[in-house]
Amino acid sequence: MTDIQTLHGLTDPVADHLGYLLRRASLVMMADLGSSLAATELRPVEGTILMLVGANPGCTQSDIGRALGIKRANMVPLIAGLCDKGLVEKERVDGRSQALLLTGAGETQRDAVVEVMGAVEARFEDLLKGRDIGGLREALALLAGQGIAEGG
Amino acid sequence: MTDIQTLHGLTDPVADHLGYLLRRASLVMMADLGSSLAATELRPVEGTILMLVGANPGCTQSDIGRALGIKRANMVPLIAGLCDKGLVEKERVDGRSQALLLTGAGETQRDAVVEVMGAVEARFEDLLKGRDIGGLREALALLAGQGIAEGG
DNA sequence: TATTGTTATACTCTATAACTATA
DNA sequence: TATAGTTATAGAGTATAACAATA
Repeated sequence: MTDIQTLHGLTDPVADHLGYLLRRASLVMMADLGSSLAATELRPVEGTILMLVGANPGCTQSDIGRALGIKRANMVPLIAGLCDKGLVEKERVDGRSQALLLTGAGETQRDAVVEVMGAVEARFEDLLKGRDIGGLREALALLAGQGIAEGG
Repeated sequence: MTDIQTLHGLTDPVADHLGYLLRRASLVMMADLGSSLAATELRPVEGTILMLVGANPGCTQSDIGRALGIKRANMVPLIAGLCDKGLVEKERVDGRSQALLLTGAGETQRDAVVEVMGAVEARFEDLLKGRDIGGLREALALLAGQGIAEGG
């Protein structure tokens, strides 16, 4: 449990900490997803928003923010960017709320994102072949559920 | 595998993605560590540096940067901050390199960090009681090893 | 009163480029 | 040539405060 390991030639007393391993593993997967999505010219958070809007047509940007742990104020430039690209449309439903919808181009891009994300997922799952991936997913969901994770 | 779940009332098509779960779990643990370290007035990265310097007296800040995936340029203010607090000392060994050492106060703070990190670790492991934590650690290490994770 | 969208702003983290001095 | 430390700077990401319009 307190094995001291070596990293880049240094004794690394945090190498076996769950928090540290989680952070490094997460950064690796995010970096991979980021470069895998390069062809779509979308960042991971934008791809995720396309998927969420596609699965929840008519939702508001505040809904998306709550689901992804992104503050209302920070959703503004994200949604504006997707609208500028012609992937998302706003439709007033309420004097204060706007329903979000994917445009045709948005659906096409969303499909591309789904494919890329699936491929990344498959590649990493392949790496874990023979292990209990379902158990891993459950453990991660348990950890993630412990807090109100912010930061999309 | 492609279960669609619900989050804050929205259908969430990414809820079961490994990358997404990793990111959320990592943010939860980092946020917990951040607030748990509040009493030390150190951020997680600073606590980690104290542990690394303590375990590798005489290492350089570039060594630390390589171990944690932090660029040389970004190590400068980090080490300067720890020196200003009187926790770390630099000692020229070479015209261009400086050996890093913990001061007495630095060792005290390092011990406090080790205690806090151990408590956070224990709390999250407790949450996973009955699960294969060794297997989880191995899986995370395998994922983390897939890339050169940057970003300390 | 609470919520939606918005603006403005500040702070952190990360990245690159360039410089110096040393090896 | 390559490395250590440094400076300056730009780009993300995230946080708060405040406001208008609306429910």
